[in-house]
This record gives sequence, C-alpha cells and structure tokens, in this order.
Amino acid sequence: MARRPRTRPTLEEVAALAGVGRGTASRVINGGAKVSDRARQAVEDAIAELGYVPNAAARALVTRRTDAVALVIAESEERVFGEPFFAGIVRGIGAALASADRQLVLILADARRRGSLEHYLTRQHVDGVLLLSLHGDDTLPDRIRGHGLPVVVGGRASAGVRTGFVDVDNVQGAGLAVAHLADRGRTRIATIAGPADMVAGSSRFEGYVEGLTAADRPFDERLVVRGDFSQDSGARAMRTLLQREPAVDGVFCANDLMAVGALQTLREAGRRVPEDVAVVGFEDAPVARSSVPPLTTVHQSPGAMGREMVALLLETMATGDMTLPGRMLPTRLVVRQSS
Amino acid sequence: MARRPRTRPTLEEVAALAGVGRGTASRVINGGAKVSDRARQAVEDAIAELGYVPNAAARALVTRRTDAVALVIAESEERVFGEPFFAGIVRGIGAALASADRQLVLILADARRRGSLEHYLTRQHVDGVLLLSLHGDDTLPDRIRGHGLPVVVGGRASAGVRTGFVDVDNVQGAGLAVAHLADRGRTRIATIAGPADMVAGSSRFEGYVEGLTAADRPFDERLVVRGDFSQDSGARAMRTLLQREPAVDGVFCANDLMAVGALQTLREAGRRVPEDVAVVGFEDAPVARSSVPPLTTVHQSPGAMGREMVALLLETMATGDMTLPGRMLPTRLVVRQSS
DNA sequence: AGTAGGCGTGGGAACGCTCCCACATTGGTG
DNA sequence: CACCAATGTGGGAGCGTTCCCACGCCTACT
Repeated sequence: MARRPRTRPTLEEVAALAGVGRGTASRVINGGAKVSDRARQAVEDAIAELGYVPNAAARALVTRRTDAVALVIAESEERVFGEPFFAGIVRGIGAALASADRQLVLILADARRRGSLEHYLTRQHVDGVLLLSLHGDDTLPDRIRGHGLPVVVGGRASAGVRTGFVDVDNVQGAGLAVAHLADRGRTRIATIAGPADMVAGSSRFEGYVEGLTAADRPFDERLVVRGDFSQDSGARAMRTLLQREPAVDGVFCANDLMAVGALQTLREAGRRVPEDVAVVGFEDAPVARSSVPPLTTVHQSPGAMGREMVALLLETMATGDMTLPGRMLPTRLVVRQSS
Repeated sequence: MARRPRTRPTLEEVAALAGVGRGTASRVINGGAKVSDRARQAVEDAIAELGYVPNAAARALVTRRTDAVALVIAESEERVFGEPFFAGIVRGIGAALASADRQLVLILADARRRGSLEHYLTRQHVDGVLLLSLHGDDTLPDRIRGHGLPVVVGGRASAGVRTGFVDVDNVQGAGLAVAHLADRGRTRIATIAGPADMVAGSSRFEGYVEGLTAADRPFDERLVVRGDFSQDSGARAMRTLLQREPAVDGVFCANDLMAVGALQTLREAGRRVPEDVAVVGFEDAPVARSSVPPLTTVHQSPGAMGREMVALLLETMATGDMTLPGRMLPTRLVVRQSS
C-alpha cells in the first residue's frame, strides 16, 4: 500500500515534482488545451506518483460549481424503499447524471429534517436540486429557488404550477384508458378517482371526463366515487358503484392499487372480469402483473421521468433561466386480461 | 419574496452591515464564545437581513471538514429499493447522523459506477464513509482508507476482517435458535445453511454447530443442507432433508426466505408445523409475519445496526484511529407459531 | 496609583484551487 | 533582417472562510 501522507498532496507539489508551473499542471487536469506533450506527461507522472486528488472544496470555491446534483426525496424511508416507482426514477436519474458527469447526491428528508436540509442545499454543496414526491402545498421548491438554486420537481406540486417540473401526462393517460373501455363496447363507464387535492387525483379525473366526451358517452355523477389510492378504498368504492349502478360494465381506477381492490370486490360479488366488468388501472405497478386477472393499465415510465428531470435541470443550470416550462410525459396503455 | 442578489452575501458584508469585524461575525456563527451581546445581536440581524448562508466550500477549505458523511450502497437500485432491510438501516443511520449534526449523503453505486464513486469520495466531499452490502471480495474499503478517509462497513466483508465493521452476531443468533428448538424437545435438529463463502452463511452454520453442542445434541452431517438464501433453494433443501431423515423434527434455516420455502415443502409433504417439525428462521423479515404459520425467527435490528455504524464512524473520525475493532450486535429470538 | 489579567475585538494569513494576464519562445512572413 | 502571430508557460490575484495573534479597554488586584 502507498504510504499515508500526513497531508494530502497539493497541486503546487505536483507542479514542483513535474518541474512545471501551477498553471500548467491545472491545465493538464482540466480542459487541457495548449499544453505540450512533454509537460503533460510530466504532470501525469507526478499525479500518479503522489496519488494526487484535486481538492473539491478549493475548486468549488473559485469555480462556484460542485458538479453535484441533489435528489431530495421528501418521504419517510419506509415509503421510499417500499415503492418500486422510486427505484425506477432513481435509476433514470442516476444514469442521466452519470453521462453528464455529474455526481448524484441522494438526500432523504422527511418532515422532521426539513430545516437542516434547506441549509445544506443552500450552502453550495450542489449545483441543482431534483425534488421528488413532496406533499401538495409544499413551498420548499420556491424557497430553494429563492436562494438561486435551480430546482426541478418530479410531479407537479399543484395544478397551478407551470414551470420547473416533469410530470406524467395524467389527463392523456386517463383519456387513453376510457377510450379503450369505450372501444371494448362498454357503455356504463365508471371511475374510482383519487383524492381531489392531489394532482394525480384531479387530473386523472379530468382525463376521464374528457375521455367520455370524446367517446360520446354521457357523464354520470353516480358513476364517480373517490378513493384515497389504497387498495381498501378501491374495494369500498367498487361496492358503492355496484350498489348505485348494478349495470356498470367498465371501471377506470386512478391507480393500480385501487384497481386491485376493485377486482377483489367484483370477485366477491360474483362478477366476471372482464366479461361482466372491464377494469383499467393507472401506473403499471408490479402488482398489475400479478393480480388476478392481470390488470390492463396506463403505463408510465419512471425511468423516462428521471431522465427528463435531469435534462430539464441541466438546461436550467446552463441557461440560468429558472422559468423553463414543465414537461409532460406521454403514457401508453398496456392491455392485459382485465379488459 | 426576497430580491435575488446577483451575488450571494459574504461574511465580510455581514460584518460590515453589523458594524463589526469579520472575526467577530465568524465567532457569532460558529462556537460563539466570547462575543458581547450587542455584537451578537447586530450580526444576527445582519444575517437575517441579507439572507446570509455560509459558503460550505470556503469553510471546508480551511477546516478540512465538511460535516457530511457518505452512505455508499453498492447494490443495484432494484435490490436497494426492494429489501426492507435497507429502509431500516438507512433510517437508523439518518437519525444518528442528524443528532450528531452531520449531513447524510446517500450514494448508490452499482458496479459500473465504481470509478467515479471513488473519485468523488476522495475529493474531500465527505468526512467519512459508511459502506453497505458490498460483495465478498471487494477491496473498496481498503482503497478508500488508503486515501485517509475513515470507513465503516455494515456486515463484514469476510470473516477475516476484524476492524471497522458492524455486523449482527450471527453465531449467537443461530445458537439462540438451536437452543430454542432443543428447548421444545426436538431431538433431530437439521439446518438449511447459507452459502459457505458468505459471512452470514458460514457464521450462522457455526452458531448451529455450537448450539447443538451446548444443548447436548449430536451433530449429524446428514442433517445439513446448503441453500443460496432463496425461497426455492429452501424448498429444495427441505425435500432433501425429509428424504435423508424422515424423522427430522426441527429445522434451523439461515434466513427467513429459505424457511418459507421449507414451510411450503413441509405442507406439501403433509407434515404439520410445528407439531411434527418445528421451523426457525433468521432475519425477522416482514415475510416472517405473513407466512403460514407465522415464523419463529432470530430478530436482527437494522435500525440498531445503522446507529452502531454511525457511532463507530464518528469515533474513528474523532480519534483518527482507523483500526478500531468491529462491533457485533446481539440478536433475540421472536417466537411465533412455527415452533 | 500602577499594573496584571481578562474579555472582546479587528484583521492578516492561509487553505488549494482556477482564472487570466504577461512573458518567453518559436516559426513564418513582408 | 525586423516584425508579428501563434503557442506554451509561470505565477499573481482572488474565491470566502477560519484561525490566531495582537491590541485596546475595563476591572480588580497589590
């Protein structure tokens, strides 16, 4: 093993050993323009011999950049590590940042740790911030932007926001689902909607309404029940629907978990899926594959979302324009056996 | 919102506004010893007015510390976000670091991204490194230590390592399990062991042997089958055991997943659990609660492991002693219905 | 009354780097 | 043969902190 130097070698020492000036050594390490081969070789040898590693703090101090980007996930550890959605998004972000030569710094910040998080971010540890899954009314993105840090939010915080976010096109996806149900000849198409105060809830409902109109189906208020995205609430909502309108023959659920709940109720009620009632979910979560029957659902790609977030952030950082418009990602329908 | 300053305020500007010297302002922000109330108040007002945030790079440059610790998880995103074990460990680490006023920087590094990871770590971005779940023969910890960075590994890389790690006391835990089976009057106690080249595999087997000796039960080679920690391998191993020794009445499995596989085989073979055969697992994974019947298992606490890792790392950082002995965490038996 | 000690303070120096300007040294041109 | 441009180079300045030394002032001793 190499001897542990009491103090880490500096650029000056590298330059001295290589017999060149500090400037030349710096040029070799960075851009590398306009350096003679002789000098370059000497510097590279010296770096190898001393085991030199540039000091990030010193560099950041003068360049005012760190080449690192924070991914802040404002959720409890349990949820983060529970939902496969996060794995995909993190994978997409990681890959995109790696090919842009940026380091990913993942920060988990549940509510309790908010204060220290904000401090950390504004201290110029990172050049930009990706924010995931914050709860509706959070002002965190604006506060961070207030400190001059570019921010991109995954999923819109609320429907009004028009800048600096990447989200799945929920309206389009829900429309796809309804069009598909209509296509299958369903005439009484119900929805189990999500909470109205969440963007995913309200805009998927919006897409449902638009889809009905486009397919020339009437909108019937009795065919709308709201759940809270949990499996239980889906099961309950389905019971309500069957009671209100026994002739229901198609259901669009705002997420897969509620759809699984609905399937369960339908099975208990003796309705065949998809013969009697066709069911479509949203998300294409792993459970959609393993449910009985496997679920037709609107596919959203977390990987693509991660990559888009990075692209938007890099663009914001490059242009300095904090008001870049948000981006909507298209979805597609995955037809399985439930419809 | 506050006006966005073209350039962020510096300590010097704060000091000027407060009508004090740079030194005094610095003293207010840090330790705060020996500052008059008048000066302190003036500086604090100035900080608030300017929205001053200390520049981390500048501070790190002179103090040679960043007050940040990296948690490197050397696994694919899928596994990290799939295993509940990680959630617990990250939670423990997060809490421990927060109360020590250190920032947690989570870095996911699958094999492909190794190079840039090592660079990042040695560039003085963090003061110490916590390493999780690296594969057996990895030399990463030593290479990082070679750069003068303290490292603590979660789970021993291999049985020979005696420093800088925190691990569950597998030997003790396995002993507990066997003692329990003996206590239940089982006389033919078999084991479904893990791979011999993994620490968790070999040391749990070691504990099994010790447990037999302590309980005055003979060691019988025919009662040992190795699996690979998967449910399938557990099911297969159990079939082998039943075939070799139909009178087997107790089984210690090196992890819960294999235990679940064993339960499955036993059910198919018409053996009652626990009446005919008692089964004990290791890990206390969530599946242990939901299996049929619920699994008696050796509980290990990922939260405690995380906290211990942080404690050991902080101690290493404080003393500068990179050869602190590793720590073994005790386990306890959780008795459910499978024994 | 004179002095020793403490407390609070200001500001120079240093941390290790990049930026940039000025200075060779070359080769080619009028 | 003088001149200029291009090329490569060295090193000063400065990034925003903390550390530390030296200085003034006040209090409380001898």
